[in-house]
Amino acid sequence: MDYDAQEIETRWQKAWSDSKAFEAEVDSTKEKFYCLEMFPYPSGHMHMGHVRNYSIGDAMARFQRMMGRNVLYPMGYDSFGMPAENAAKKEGGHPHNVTHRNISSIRADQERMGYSYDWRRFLATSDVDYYRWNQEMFLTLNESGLVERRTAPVNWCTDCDTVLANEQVKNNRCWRCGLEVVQRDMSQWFLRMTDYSDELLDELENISFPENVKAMQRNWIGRSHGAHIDFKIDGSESVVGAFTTRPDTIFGVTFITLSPEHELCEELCAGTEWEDGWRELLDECTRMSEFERINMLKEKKGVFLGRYAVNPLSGERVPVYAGNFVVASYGTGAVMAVPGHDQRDFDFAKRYGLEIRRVLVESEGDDPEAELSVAFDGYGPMVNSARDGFDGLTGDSAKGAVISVLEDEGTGHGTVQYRLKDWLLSRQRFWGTPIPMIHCQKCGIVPVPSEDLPVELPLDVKFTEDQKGNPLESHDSFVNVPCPTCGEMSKRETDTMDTFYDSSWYFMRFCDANNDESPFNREAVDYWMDGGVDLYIGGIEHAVMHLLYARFFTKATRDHSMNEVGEPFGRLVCQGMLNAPAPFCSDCNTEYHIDHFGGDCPSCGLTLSSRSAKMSKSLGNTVSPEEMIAKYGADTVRLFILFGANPEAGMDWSDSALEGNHRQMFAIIEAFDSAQSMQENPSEIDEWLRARIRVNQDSWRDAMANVSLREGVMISHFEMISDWNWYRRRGGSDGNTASDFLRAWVPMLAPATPHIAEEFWSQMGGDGLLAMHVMEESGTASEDIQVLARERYLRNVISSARNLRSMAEKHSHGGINSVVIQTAAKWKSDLARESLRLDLEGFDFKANGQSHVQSLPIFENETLRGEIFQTWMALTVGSKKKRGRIHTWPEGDISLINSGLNEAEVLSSNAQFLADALDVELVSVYPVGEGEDVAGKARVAFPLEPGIAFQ
RNA sequence: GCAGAGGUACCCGAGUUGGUCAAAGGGGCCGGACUUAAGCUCCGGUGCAUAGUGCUUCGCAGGUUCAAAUCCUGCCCUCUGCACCA
Repeated sequence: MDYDAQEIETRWQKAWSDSKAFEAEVDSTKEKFYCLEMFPYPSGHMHMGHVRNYSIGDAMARFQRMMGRNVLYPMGYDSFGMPAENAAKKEGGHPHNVTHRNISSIRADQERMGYSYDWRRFLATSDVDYYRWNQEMFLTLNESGLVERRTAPVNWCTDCDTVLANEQVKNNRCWRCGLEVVQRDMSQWFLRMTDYSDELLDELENISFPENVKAMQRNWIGRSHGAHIDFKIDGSESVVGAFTTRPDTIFGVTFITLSPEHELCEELCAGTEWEDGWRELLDECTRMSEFERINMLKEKKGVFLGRYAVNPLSGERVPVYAGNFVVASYGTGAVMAVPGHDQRDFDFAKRYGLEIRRVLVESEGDDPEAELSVAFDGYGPMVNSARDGFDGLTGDSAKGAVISVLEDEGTGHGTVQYRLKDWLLSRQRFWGTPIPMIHCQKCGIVPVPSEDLPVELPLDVKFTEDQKGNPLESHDSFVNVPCPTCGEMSKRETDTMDTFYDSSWYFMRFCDANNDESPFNREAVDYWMDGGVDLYIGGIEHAVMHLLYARFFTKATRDHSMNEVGEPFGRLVCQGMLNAPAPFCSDCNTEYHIDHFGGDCPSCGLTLSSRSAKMSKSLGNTVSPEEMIAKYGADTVRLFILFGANPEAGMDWSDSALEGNHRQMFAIIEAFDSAQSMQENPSEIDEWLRARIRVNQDSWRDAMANVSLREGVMISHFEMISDWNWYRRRGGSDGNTASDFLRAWVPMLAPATPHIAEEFWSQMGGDGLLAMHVMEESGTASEDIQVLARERYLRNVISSARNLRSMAEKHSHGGINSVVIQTAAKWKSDLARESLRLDLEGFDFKANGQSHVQSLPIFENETLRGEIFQTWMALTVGSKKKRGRIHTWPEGDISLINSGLNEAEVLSSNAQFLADALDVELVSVYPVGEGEDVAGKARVAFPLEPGIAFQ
């Protein structure tokens, strides 16, 4: 068969589409499988990362269809967002047009790869028939009390001209453009995600996310249990509330530290000699970006504020400081400082000569007065407590005791603190879902009534390069609207929603994508989303953002009775990175653009070596999918991607490996052609091949079901072929067997290389389209084990003979032309069977083995005694490094021995094959004793390990 | 510093309920068959030793065991995330 990948692939893609092969409907009689890839942003062309993502998903979707599942496998685009807006500015167009141009382009790329999406469910979030539901759901959230408008310090990115959510700021930089963000006070829309903090955290225990993703979410939510403790300011009505996770150290408090921004600072020191010092510190802190501040913080600085606070439990007066290491936004912005048991406080106290007091010892009986050279921040019994009843208490009971006294006396309480903040939803940008709210002078902020939705983005907006801000603000007919309540002319909200909002529920919209009456029908969502999306595949970069928002959203809609399920994603697979070689300087530990290959390091001049690095535009080490498809075809690219590494593992791009996989395609075709051309000609090896088919298919199903795609592909695209080749080498050429082989094998090819598989299926006259075919159970035959073991026995003999042959060559003078194989004497096989039988009965070989063998009739033969004993030991006990054979023989070998396999017969009937394999003219086989003992090999002969001598 | 994942032969990468593990598979390399030749395809080899059960090897060092890539302890290194979060 000629292989024209381009022709074959496009032909079958059309056939699948024409026959609606991938269209899925709710069918409660069938088990469903919802396969989903993380929502792509349509950035023009598909890159290799996409190819990897979708090739994994498509293989799984196709596999599950063949397993008889009702598979939902949709595709759509997360098409709101800044790149389109910026592109529109550049070309003087509208983001709507840019977006749709990009969508057709990436969709064409995906279609060319042959992905089996149900395209009827296609959606783009920037289309009004999607985002109107964003608005509808916003009103719903508003009703549930989850929407809040408030003034808060927010992260502002000047380059993107908008605020950012906490999750979207990394190292004080914008996640999209990398520019440093600044703090601003602004009135903004928030979603009260913190209402779900506990559930978001606790449910992590029950979902099968990868550990690193769970860890990141746990970190992000950052729940800590502790106490809120009020410290009165001496000689004032003011109170400093401090959060601590270590109430058990309360008696060790020797000062209080406020963040310089804390509102009490000014009040405490205003007009005193201490005011200047505080202002200086405050200036220094606000001048620095948060990022700098963290870096500078190796140096702890603080100023005394001139006042004292009172420890509510001991009544002790302690000085109040402002310190640069206290974060204003966490807890209350005030810390009770316990230098004896917190390293930061310890360092601070050392620097400013403050008291360091020990109130915990490491273990019972330690000296309570022992000097501390570093803070002891572990748990241990309380000592030196200023009040009775606390000394000796440890850990949780110590904390509990302190908290209960605080609560009794009204000076504090147990509390929980989260790092998670509410989701800042509004963006000051055009290309997003308009927030359906109206600002009325009289009525305040009024939601747009549901019947007035959608609030549409105007299409008559001109975008230009030098434009600043949000063009909605100056769009007259958009902004100026009557108030829905009083009818007065009012201003429409011009902020749009964060695009993460769009992707927080799209997986539910896919279940019912064309619904024009509601976001989705509950029945459809409950069917497809039962247990969550069955397989969700995407990158680790969304571990905190998208995956947290979507979880929150699903819980919120659940609580609004829109769906049953509370966790959107069942199994989550984060695909590994795609790497490619880049020039690398080991001295500078830096990678450079591929233009530097073969040159010297631009900064130190050393010769550059090469190292694999994440594919990126900046390094230029990307590979274009289009080019690869044009050169090798989609099937080869898919095969390479899936076989190169398991989905979660990182993977290195390699041109030679890709070529290797392309060659494998030819090997596959060659195997198919040879199988197609066979006539009826049964032989013994047929049953071996059938057994191999069953075994391979079993492990293939297991591997695939478990998303171990590399392992699955290894079986389907490599092992099946090796077996087929072995079959042919062993003289197999039966048309019926070949046709059974193809019926089993060709479907296995479909998940990774669907086009060639479909082509085979049609050539072999398979029923209908392979894409819609459901595989039968492969079943196993009870005699498979023995059939396979017998063949393996032959292969083992060949392989040990080969090893010996090279050595034999060195010892022989006239060259080698024959081999003598002596199989084990009958008494050895008898002994083997005897030992296996005893083992089954639980016989204690160590205690009774020796006496047992001595009691056997065969033992009376004195000349054999030594060998009998050796054989017995080899069978039952083994040596120091090797256990007895009865413990190491695989099931199949045991069954061969028990069945009384006639080894000599098996080998002689394959004498010609052995002669060819060992490259000799003559093979003679006989059991020990029935012929000459050549080279003394009789003694070596063991059951299943005959003695072999070359001549 | 905290947390998560890792370190396997030239490279990638399986294997971690201890024994069937000198360790699958692929790439690369070497050799052979086919071929006018290249390509494709097929076969074999790829730690050392050796007419067979031997030696050394799975980050380093110890330990448990009749037996360790696999279990335990300590250490080193790499990647990822979080970070003076009280």
